[in-house]
Amino acid sequence: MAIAGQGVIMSKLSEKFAAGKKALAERQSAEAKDSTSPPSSFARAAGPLHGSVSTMKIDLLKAEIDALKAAKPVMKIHPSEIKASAWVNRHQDSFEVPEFAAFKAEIESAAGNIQPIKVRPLKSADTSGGAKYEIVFGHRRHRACLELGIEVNVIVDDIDEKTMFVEMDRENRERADLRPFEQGLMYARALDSGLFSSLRKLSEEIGADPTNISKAVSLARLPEPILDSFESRLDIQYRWASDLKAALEKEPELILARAADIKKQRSSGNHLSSQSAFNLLVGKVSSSSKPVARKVTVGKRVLTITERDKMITYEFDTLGREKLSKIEKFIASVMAE
DNA sequence: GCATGATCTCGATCAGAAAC
DNA sequence: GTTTCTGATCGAGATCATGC
Repeated sequence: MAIAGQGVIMSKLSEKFAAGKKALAERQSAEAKDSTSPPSSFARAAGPLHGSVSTMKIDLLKAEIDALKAAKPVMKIHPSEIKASAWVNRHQDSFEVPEFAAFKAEIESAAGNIQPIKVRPLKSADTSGGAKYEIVFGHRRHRACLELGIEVNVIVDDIDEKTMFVEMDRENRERADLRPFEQGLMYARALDSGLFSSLRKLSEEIGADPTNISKAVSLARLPEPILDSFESRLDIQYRWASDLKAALEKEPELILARAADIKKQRSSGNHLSSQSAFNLLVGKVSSSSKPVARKVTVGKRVLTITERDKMITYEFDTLGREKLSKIEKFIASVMAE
């Protein structure tokens, strides 16, 4: 393990501080020598506050140095010594997209991650797997270094669970590349584990809108067969949450049967986008094609069958609960074939 | 520049629990 | 039984990004 970075930065800041101090002293000396020369633009603007502004600038530089003294050092650690956080939000699909391959290549060409990841030391009880640290944020950078077999630049900070979660979330949202499903998974875990007593408390702590958290959690809590019906879980969008949830509450068996059918279509080589899967699940029809409808008349009863894209809708004019139940069972048995 | 879609924000509303 | 509080969700409009 090697410590790098801080020494270099400290020395550069000290140089900056010394240079700034020297430049100000030279300017003050020159202006004092030549009282006839016009004051510098800085002095003109500062007016009577000239002297105190100079002091302020030195104070700012001092503060900058103090902040750096307080900052945690950057260290190089082998990625095998670091394990993913319990709140890890990255879905496996995130590491299989071209963007991650490009990201990995970038790290490889730079011989390491320029921006350090943040980790916290593991308690002795958690180190059974050989890991000594847990990631606070920077799962993708860690994963890239792990796959490349190179050391990863880290900042170690011994913070508590809640602080870790808040920092991880803030970093993710600032980066804005986390998908709704991943976000929801992270929030759902935090709520389920009791890290936050309620959705509202969670939203207050991380400074996010409860509506969005609610939508994200709804997505993450969809049943596995529904999640499996999408091409990738990362494609699932916030605005689908309410429709999927409502459909599941209204007709759970039908939606699950549709999910099973979508999975079957995929396994037989039929390509279906995640948007199409969503439309099929909730029974939405695309406006891209015209519906084809036909009517079947039996006595006084009329059945209307409408086909649009890959969606078929059956509409009965009048039907009792008992007969409807029979039809549902029949359709389910046909779909299960 | 415009249209469209995705996401965010805000206020309103509903449901359940606790207090009176 | 009612009132109040808290938590969760809904829906409309605003904002931003992207593609044509």
